[in-house]
Amino acid sequence: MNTAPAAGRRGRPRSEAARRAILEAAAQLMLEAGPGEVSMDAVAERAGVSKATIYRWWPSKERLALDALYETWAEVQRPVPDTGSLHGDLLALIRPWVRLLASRPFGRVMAALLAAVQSDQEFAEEYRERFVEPRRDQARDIFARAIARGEIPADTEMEVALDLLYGPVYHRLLHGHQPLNDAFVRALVDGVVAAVGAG
Amino acid sequence: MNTAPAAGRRGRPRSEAARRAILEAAAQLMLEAGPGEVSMDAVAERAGVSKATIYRWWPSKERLALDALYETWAEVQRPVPDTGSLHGDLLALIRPWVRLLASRPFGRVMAALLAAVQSDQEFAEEYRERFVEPRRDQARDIFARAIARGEIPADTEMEVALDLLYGPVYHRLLHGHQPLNDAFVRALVDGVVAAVGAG
Amino acid sequence: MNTAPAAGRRGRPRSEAARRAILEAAAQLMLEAGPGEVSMDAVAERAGVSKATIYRWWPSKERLALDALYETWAEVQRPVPDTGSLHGDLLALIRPWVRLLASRPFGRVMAALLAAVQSDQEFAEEYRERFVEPRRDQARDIFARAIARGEIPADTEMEVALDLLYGPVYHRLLHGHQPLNDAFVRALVDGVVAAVGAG
Amino acid sequence: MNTAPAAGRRGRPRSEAARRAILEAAAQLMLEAGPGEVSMDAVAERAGVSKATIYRWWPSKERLALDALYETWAEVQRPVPDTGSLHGDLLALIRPWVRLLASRPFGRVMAALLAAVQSDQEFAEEYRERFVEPRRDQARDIFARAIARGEIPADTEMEVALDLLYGPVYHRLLHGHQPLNDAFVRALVDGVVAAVGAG
DNA sequence: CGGTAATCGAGACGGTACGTCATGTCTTACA
DNA sequence: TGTAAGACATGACGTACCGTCTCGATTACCG
Repeated sequence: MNTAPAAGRRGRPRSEAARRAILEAAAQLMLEAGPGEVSMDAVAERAGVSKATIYRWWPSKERLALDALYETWAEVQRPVPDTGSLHGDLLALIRPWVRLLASRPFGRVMAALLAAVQSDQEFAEEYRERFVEPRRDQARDIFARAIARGEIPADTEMEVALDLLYGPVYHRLLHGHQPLNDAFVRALVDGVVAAVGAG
Repeated sequence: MNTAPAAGRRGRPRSEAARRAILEAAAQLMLEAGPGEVSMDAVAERAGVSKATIYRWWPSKERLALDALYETWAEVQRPVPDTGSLHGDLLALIRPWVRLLASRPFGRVMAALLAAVQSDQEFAEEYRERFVEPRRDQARDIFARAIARGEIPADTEMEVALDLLYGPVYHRLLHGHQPLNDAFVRALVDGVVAAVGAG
Repeated sequence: MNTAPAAGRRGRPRSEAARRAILEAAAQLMLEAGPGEVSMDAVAERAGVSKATIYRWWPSKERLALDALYETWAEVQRPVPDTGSLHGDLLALIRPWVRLLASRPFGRVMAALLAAVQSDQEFAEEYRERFVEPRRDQARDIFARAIARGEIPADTEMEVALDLLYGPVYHRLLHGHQPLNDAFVRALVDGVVAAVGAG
Repeated sequence: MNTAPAAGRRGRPRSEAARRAILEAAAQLMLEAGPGEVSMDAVAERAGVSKATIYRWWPSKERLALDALYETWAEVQRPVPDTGSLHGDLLALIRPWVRLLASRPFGRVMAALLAAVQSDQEFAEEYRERFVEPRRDQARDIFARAIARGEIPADTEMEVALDLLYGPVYHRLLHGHQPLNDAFVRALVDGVVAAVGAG
C-alpha cells in the first residue's frame, strides 16, 4: 500500500499532497459516516483527487481504510512503561487504548475491516501484522517481565492469556452489550492477572 | 422479521414454502460464498422466489442472514447439563459451540452481522437478543450454580466473567490469529475458572 | 368487457356497486393524473375493490379505460339536428365535440388508447367500433343529406372527407401545436365544405 | 439529449461508438417489437452498453426513441422541388412521406411518443421542434409560393390548411381505420387544394 | 331451509423492468 | 510518468406494477 514513493526515477514524482489528502478524507469519512457510507467516489471528491490516483496506490477500499486508520491507531502503540508489577503494566497498557476505542466510533470501522479479513487472505495478514500483533507483542513483553520476576509461572499459556486480555475488549467494542469504561478495564485486568496465577 | 404470519385473517396466507426456501437458500449461499458475494437476486433465484417476496418480510440482507443463521446456530442453545463443577459446566457449554464455529465458515457471516450491528440500532438489539444474550444466560446460570455451591465468591463480577469466557472465542473466530480447537477451549476454561477465583 | 352480468344463473350476482366504483375510480384517475400514473392497484384501492374483481371483468388496463371513458365521451354522440345546410350541420356536429375535448385533458387518455391500438388487434377493433365509427357515421349522414340536397357531388370521396374533418381535430388534440377553439372549428368546417366542392 | 459532446475538454471523451450502438439498437427494437416491448435493459444488452451509459445521455425511453427515430425520419425532410403548381408541390411533399410511414410500423412508435408528449412539457416542445414543425415549414413554403403565384388567396388560413394536410395522415396512421396509400394521398391533396380555394 | 356456486375483500405470490449507485478500468489533456 | 476529469462495463440495489393465486366471508338460487 502507498509504498514505493516512485518506482524508478523518471517522470513526475508522486504527489505527497494527494496521498495525505486521500488518507485524511478517507479517515474523516470512515469515522463520521461509517464505512458503509464511504465510496471511492466520495473519497476522491472530498480529497480533490481523481479515482485513478487512489486506485494507483491502494488496491481496494479496505486497504485504504487500513492505512487511513493506522496513524490514529498507532498513537497508543508507544512502548509501555515498566511499573514493577503485572497488574500495573497491564493497566498502563490497556486503559489508554480502551479510552481511545471508547472515544470514537471505531467499532464501525473495525467491523468493516473484520468483514474484509474474512474473505481476503492477503488483507488478513496485513491487518494482523499492523493492528493485532504489535499490541500482542506489547502484552507479551509484559507477561515475559512477569515471568522473569517470578510473578507468574514460566509455562503460562501465553496466547490464551493474550486472548483473555484482548478478546473481551473487542467483544464489547463490536457487540456493544456492555460499556467500555475504566471499571471494565480494572475488572478485566484483575481477571487476567488472576487467570495467569499471579494471585 | 418474518414474524407476523398474517396480521388479521383475510387475504392469502403467507407461503410457508417460500419462507423456508428463502432461509435455506440464504443460509447455503452465506456459508458457501460468504455474505459479501451473496446478492438478493441470487437468493431469490436459488429459492425460486421473487425479490419482492423477500423484501416483504425482511428489510435487508443482514436481517435475512440473522434469520437464516438462527436455526443452525440455535442447535447448540439447548440447556446445559449440571456436571457438578464450574469447570465441567463451562467445558460442556463452550466445547460444542466452539466445535460448531470451527466446523464451518461462520466467521464471514458473523463479521457481516457485526458490521450491520454498528450502524443499525434496531438490528443490534435483535442481534443481541437472539445471538448474544441466550448464550450469556446459559453461562450466567452456570456461574450462579457455582456461587450457590460456594465454589466462587457471591460478588463475582458476572458481566466481566462472561466477557472473559466469550470474548476470546469471538476474538479467534474473527481475527483468525490462532486456531479454534479443543486445546484452546481447555486453556480458556482453565483461565476463566482461575479468574473468578475457583482455584 | 364488463358484459355478461352472470354467465349462468346460480351463484352470487355481480356487484353493480363494484362495477360503478371501478369505472368511476378509473375515469377520475385517468383524467386527473394521466393514464401513465394509473395502476390497477391504485384503481382497486380508490374503488375499495380487490384487483381480482377488476381482472374478472376487464382483461387489461386499456379495456378498462375504454369503458371508463365511454360514458363521458358518449355525451356528445347524440343525433345531430338537420340545419338545412352542410356547413351548419358540420358546425353543429364538430363544435360541441371540440369544446368537450378542449375542456379536459383527454389528450393523455387518447394517446394511451392509441398506444394500445397499435399493438392489440382486438382492442383496436373495439376502440374503432365504439369511439371512431359512431362519429364517422354521424358525419356520413350529414354528407349523405348534402348529396341528397344536391349541395355536393354524389361521387364525393366520403372516407377522405371524413378524415379531412376529424384528422385535424385529433392532430391538434394530440400534438398541441395549435389551440382547439371555436375559430379553429369555423375555419376547419369552411375548409372541409370547400374541399368537397360545396363552394 | 445526447447533446453536450464534452463540456470543457478534460476527461475521457464520450464514446461515439456507444452513442451510435445505442441509437441503432433502440431504433431496431422499437420498430421490430414496438416501444411497449422495449426495455432499457434490452437496449443496453443489444448495444453492448451499460444502462448507466444510456441514462447518462438520455433521461427516458421516450427521449431515446426521439433521437433513435430522428435519422430515419429525417430522410424525407429534404427540400421539396418546385413543380410549378400547388397540387404538384403538395403531392411531391406528401407522397414520399406517406410511403415511408406505410412501409414500417411507425404508428407504434408515434403513439408512444405522443403519449410522452401529453405528460412532459419539455419533451413536447422538442418533439414538435424536430418532428412537427420542420414538415409544417416545408408545406408553409409551398403555400407561400402558391400565394406568390396567385393560385390561392393571400389571406389563406395557413395553420388550418396545414392541419387539413397533415391531420388526416396522422389520423390514418394512428387509428388504422383506412389505408395509407397513394390513392388516399391523391384524394387528400385534391381536397386540400380545393379547400384553400385553388379550384 | 340447507346446500351449492359464483362473487367479493384482502393481500401474498412469481415475474419483469425500473432508475440509481458503487466498483474498478479506461481514455483524454495537462503538468 | 503522474494527475484531474470523467466516461465506461458491470452488476446489485430496492421499488413498482403486472396478472395470478389463495384465503375466508357473502350472497343468491335451487332443490
